[in-house]
Amino acid sequence: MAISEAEAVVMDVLWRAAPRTAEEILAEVGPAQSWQEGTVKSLLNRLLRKRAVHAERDGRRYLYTPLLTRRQYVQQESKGLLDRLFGGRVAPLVAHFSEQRKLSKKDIAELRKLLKELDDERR
Amino acid sequence: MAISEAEAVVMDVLWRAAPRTAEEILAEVGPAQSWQEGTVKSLLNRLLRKRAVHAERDGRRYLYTPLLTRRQYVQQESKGLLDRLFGGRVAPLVAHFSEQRKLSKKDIAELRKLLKELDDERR
DNA sequence: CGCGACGGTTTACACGTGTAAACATCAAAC
DNA sequence: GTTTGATGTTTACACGTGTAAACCGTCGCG
Repeated sequence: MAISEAEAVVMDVLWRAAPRTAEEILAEVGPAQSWQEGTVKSLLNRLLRKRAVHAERDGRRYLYTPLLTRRQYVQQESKGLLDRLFGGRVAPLVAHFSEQRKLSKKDIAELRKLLKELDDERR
Repeated sequence: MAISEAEAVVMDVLWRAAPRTAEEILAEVGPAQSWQEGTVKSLLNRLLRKRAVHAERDGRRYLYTPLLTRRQYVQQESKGLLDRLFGGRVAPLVAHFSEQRKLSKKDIAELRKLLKELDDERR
């Protein structure tokens, strides 16, 4: 089953560094989200049930490691949106942002670079 | 409040052509989704409550028109994903698809064209 | 040896969602 | 005018989600 948005916040912590204890996760994410301890614990349990993280015993506590990779998650999420809204094609999505003037100078520069690389690769 | 995925399917019908009656919507979307009549009616009601569509009486039935535009919806959805996954920037998203080899020839051609247009605009 | 703290597990609860059946209304047909 | 069929409105119900409190086992301390 897909992981929810709140669950993804926890995954994010683990993607930045793992393994981590529940306490560490709470420390990193609690303040920003104003989450209580119980919330993080629930989310971790749901992630365990969904096999998105693995827990390894370490004395009295567990060390949590992501099983689902960030890459996989990003892939699922963005493919979902792309298919639903842009017929699965990337260019229309970029066009949309372009029309909305949501392409920064930096974006444009990077896109140019990217296309150039693709060009180079091809030969 | 944000509209859900099933609700978006109904909106899609209205975005293709409006106004429409509930019956027409069902006819267009029912088979593909295997939705019953009641399902479409519920979704329409929720969309009304969310003020995403407007209903105008036409004799014994209603004609439904979208209030939320497709543009607005696409904007919300894609901005959400972009912010959550790519720090709000477009280039990393495209890079992601590029790495996953999810850029079609056509995508690349269109992106090139798009960038060229941006270039022309600027001068 | 009993107790408290610490960490994990279970239970809770309101709200949205997908999916639809039940119900109400009213015009048309008999 | 009563029945019926078409439409819309209300209610239903299971499941996921956000958010947490309650509960439980065990290790260390007094």
